[in-house]
Amino acid sequence: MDSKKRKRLEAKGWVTGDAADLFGLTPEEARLIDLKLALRASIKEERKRQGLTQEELAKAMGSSQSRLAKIERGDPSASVDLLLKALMALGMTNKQISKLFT
Amino acid sequence: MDSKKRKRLEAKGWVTGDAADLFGLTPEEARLIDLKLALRASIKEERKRQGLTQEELAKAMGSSQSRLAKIERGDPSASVDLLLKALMALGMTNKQISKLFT
DNA sequence: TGCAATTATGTCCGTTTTGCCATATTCTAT
DNA sequence: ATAGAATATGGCAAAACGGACATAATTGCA
Repeated sequence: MDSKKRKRLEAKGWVTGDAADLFGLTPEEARLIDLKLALRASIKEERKRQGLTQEELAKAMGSSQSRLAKIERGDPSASVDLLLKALMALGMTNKQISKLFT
Repeated sequence: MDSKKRKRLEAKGWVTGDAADLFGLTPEEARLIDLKLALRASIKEERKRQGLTQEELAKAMGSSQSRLAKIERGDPSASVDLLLKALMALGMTNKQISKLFT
């Protein structure tokens, strides 16, 4: 039921942009997308900062390299749950994570 | 692959308790559960504070009364994504939501 | 107490998510 | 330039998720 909207998003290439300028989204959906953008950016950033490979982090969070690559690349099929697992596996505290929301 | 753990959780009745004392969970999984507990508590609380019925909030967030009942009751089949949608539909700001993480 | 409104439970089933494998592409250092 | 490491992409089967419906249980109030 979201797939139509998702298709539109992919067509628009939201993976690399900001969600605020897209149409056809409820405010909640737009906010959720923005949030995901922030989370995945932090994942990539923090992983590199720690000098980890995708494979290492993937194992630490119980996922796979290819999945993590997709996350960092902005594949829309990535739940907030999964993004949070990644951040937690990176050792981020709840406090640090909460900052990504604001 | 998570289902075994989930079954264990349900058997343990984590819906009403705190996740910290459960076994068989990675720290990340435990943290995620605690987080969900906090989010759903806020949903219930804020909904009532606004004097909304489950049906009204459900409609506002594009879901159904039964699904929302499950969310508030702590049904494990509720993603963070959905919980966030509920909070957003309740008009909570990112700042307010972020506080629920700490 | 009885009735209406609200909330809870169970189930179904289409959709989405996800781990995983194979493979391609890009990056790094020599 | 080339090998080896790291990352990206495509696809698939299995699992998780979510809206919807029916119905039960609970709550609130006259």
